[in-house]
Amino acid sequence: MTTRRTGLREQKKQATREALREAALRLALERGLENVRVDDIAEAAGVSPRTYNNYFSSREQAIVAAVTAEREARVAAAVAARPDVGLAEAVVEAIVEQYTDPGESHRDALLLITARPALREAFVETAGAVEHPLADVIARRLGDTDAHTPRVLAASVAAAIRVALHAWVQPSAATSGLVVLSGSLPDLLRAALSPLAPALDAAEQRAQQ
Amino acid sequence: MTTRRTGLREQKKQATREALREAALRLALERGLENVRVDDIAEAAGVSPRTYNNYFSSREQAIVAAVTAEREARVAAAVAARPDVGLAEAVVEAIVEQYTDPGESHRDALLLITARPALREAFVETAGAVEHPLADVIARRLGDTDAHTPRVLAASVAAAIRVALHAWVQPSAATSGLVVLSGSLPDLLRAALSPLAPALDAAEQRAQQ
DNA sequence: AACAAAAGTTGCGGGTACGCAAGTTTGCGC
DNA sequence: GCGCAAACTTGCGTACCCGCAACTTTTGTT
Repeated sequence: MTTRRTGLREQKKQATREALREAALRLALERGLENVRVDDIAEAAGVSPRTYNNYFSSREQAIVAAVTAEREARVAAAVAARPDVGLAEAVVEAIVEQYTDPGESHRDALLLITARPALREAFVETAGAVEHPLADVIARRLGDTDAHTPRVLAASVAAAIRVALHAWVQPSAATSGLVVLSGSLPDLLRAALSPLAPALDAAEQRAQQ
Repeated sequence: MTTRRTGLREQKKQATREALREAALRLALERGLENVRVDDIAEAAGVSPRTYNNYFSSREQAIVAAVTAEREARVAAAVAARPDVGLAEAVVEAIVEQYTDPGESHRDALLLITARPALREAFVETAGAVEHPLADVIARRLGDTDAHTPRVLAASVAAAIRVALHAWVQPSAATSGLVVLSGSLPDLLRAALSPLAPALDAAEQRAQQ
């Protein structure tokens, strides 16, 4: 059901995408970012360099995708799994849940990302990927009152996540020169999302009338 | 005071930037987008190709900048000019005012932009430029209660503008090749911004206590 | 089983983007 | 005025990105 296009073809595509992600991250961790050519990643994944660009439109995308893969869909699912609380709470909790690193699996990857400005930017921009899935799930909750509202709310939530991630990966002047992941990401996310709560709840109120 | 760095140097930089914008737009209108090289724009503006990329990081940026130049600062000023109405109303009216094309000066430019996907995307992305000026002016209205709130609200407003622009430049169902600008941009902007009004006003309420 | 259409991969070619280091211009204190 | 430091420009070299057209693989139909 969730796999709309079933079949061997889609399977291979996902496998290739994952192979590229993994190869990109592994090579970047092993050699450092500037010692990894797109050609290297493609070769390690067993495809041509041209094919690499059919999957990722920049070198950084593949690396950050290894960390953020599938997160977007999980956020939407986590919102859908909270039908009994208000929209604002459902969204906030779903996001906090999914953006909180469950394990240490990617800790070194995150250190690499935070150390490199180009990767930081790409990482922060991944917040935009939640927009479409989130808009869909919000639209389902609100009903078909207005086509624009879910998109605007989802885009705003994505923007708030971007602000939080930006603050998180920023080597904060306050703490020190050392790149410590500043503050708790859950707290940053809650703080960034809280100004949007009135908008989310107001939309829900209007929809339920 | 607004011209932080005064002097001949800054003057020349702005002149170069404007020359590049104008050259890019003029050439694109004269020859069509794909018959304009970055080298051509640089030559027409009297600088080296390398210098072009010191000012704009993509070919499309220069062209859309000719239409959107300075808009961001004007939006912030227009918000500041409305201290007597609620924050939501001030923001919405300021944006509608500044995004409503005052003249026909750029009508043909907008037709070019809407016709080309790459330019459409670059144009829609210019909405992000209002974020920082808008965050500043919102922060001034709210006081220094919370550093995150103004940024989140500004980012959300920028996201809403992006949604509205996206809907505006989208070639409507009538696909005779001719792109009719679908709907009224002011109406689209009001519709996209209205879901954020509760968030803006709630932030202001909290700040005034 | 065979075939045609749809989808994906690949090499090629040309344009774009940017780090770097050398050269030039501007700002500013003396 | 003088000269130095900072800022800007430029050429070069390298890598990236993507349209295109030819080729291969998968899918669905008869």
